[in-house]
Amino acid sequence: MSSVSEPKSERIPAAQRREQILDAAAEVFGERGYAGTTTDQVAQAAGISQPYVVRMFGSKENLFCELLLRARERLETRLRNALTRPEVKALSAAERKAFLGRAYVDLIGEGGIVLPLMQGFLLGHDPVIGKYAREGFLVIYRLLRDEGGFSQDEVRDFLAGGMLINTLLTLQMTGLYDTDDTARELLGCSFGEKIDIVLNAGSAS
Amino acid sequence: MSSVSEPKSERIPAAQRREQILDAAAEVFGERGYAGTTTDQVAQAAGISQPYVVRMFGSKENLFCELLLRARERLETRLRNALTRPEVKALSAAERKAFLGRAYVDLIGEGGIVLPLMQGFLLGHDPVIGKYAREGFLVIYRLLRDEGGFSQDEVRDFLAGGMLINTLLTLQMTGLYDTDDTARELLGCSFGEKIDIVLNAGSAS
DNA sequence: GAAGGTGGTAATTGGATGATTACAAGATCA
DNA sequence: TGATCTTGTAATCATCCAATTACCACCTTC
Repeated sequence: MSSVSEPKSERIPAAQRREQILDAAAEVFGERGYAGTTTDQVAQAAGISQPYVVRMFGSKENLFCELLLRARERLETRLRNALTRPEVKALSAAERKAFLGRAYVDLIGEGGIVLPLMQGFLLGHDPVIGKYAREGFLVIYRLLRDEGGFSQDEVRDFLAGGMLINTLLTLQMTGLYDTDDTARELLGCSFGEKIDIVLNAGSAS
Repeated sequence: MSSVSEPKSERIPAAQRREQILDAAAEVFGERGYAGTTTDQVAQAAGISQPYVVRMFGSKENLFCELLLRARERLETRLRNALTRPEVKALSAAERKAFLGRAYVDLIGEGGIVLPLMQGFLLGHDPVIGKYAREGFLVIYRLLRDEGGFSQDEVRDFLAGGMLINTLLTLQMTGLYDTDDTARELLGCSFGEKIDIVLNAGSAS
């Protein structure tokens, strides 16, 4: 019951296979990080052979960069879509922030976007990926500030909440929800009413 | 001008050498992450040979766990010290939060504590380190809630701000402060008046 | 002054891993 | 039908890396 299609290796158009690989890469990189993931793990998750992954993307580094790009674009369009809804524009800044937060958790529930981004944020030291990741972060910041009608501090607070959420996810704190009172309390006040989305996402994969 | 003592390999008591290795490990692991760091890089940063690092700590994994433990303890005592100062107890919750935030940035300036912790937070998938990291996170949460006199939401907001700061550091966003307007704005409103501490820390190492 | 404990390294090893090469099976089209 | 392009794999390579082994140099203490 993996979210990354069948393990059967049929003959499939390259463009489609490419998306499969990116989906698989999002899952594995998102969980284990860039350095902690092997191209073979990605290949197995995608149901194909390791050399095909490398040949399709040229290198592991390039695969990760394309993954980051795709994830950032999806986050971008999702935030932009949420901000341009007519009923949202009428809300106060605080209400818009809360609305965006719920949209963000929804996006997390779909998987494959937020965790790879977060893993990229830890690679500032890498000359290639670091540059990519910094640029992506700043793109999101500017999007919220300029198209969201938020002040600097409001954007900062929104991003801060997002980083806490990301951290709790990469920590896999959700796995303690049923057994640890403190974890349940922290998760509850971090994810709010949308807590079920992230709990189910953990058990589904 | 490294912060990790001389590269000369003299004969030094094991306990002292151990601290040197932990200091070096904090720097390298903090920058490159767990999987992205080799024991040889730690050894070179500490000015000794790779086998000595492994023999002193048994394994790379155990070295990282001890590093996490030390970092968490230092953060814990620092927060506790800040909270128990008599003039702090008289402040409002919002003022105490701001005060703690400044203490946190001061701690960052000293190096070797916050970045390794953050790297640990990305290792939730690891059966050994993940457990360590989750426990450490919850210890800090309870400390703030119970000894800091904060509500759940206040602790959440404080942690969120901390995670944003950590992310900006691991992204090495500070390197763009002089050349990128957006980065300068974001860093300015995230670190506040203490921005110089983190900018200097970046150029000193 | 040897005997043992402590602090250290050189050399090596076994496994993992990203990448390359060579090849094969199916599709497309003349 | 056969030439060629596309989709894919098996086998292999070169490198890296954590860990082990075997050793050396100092210090203490009897």
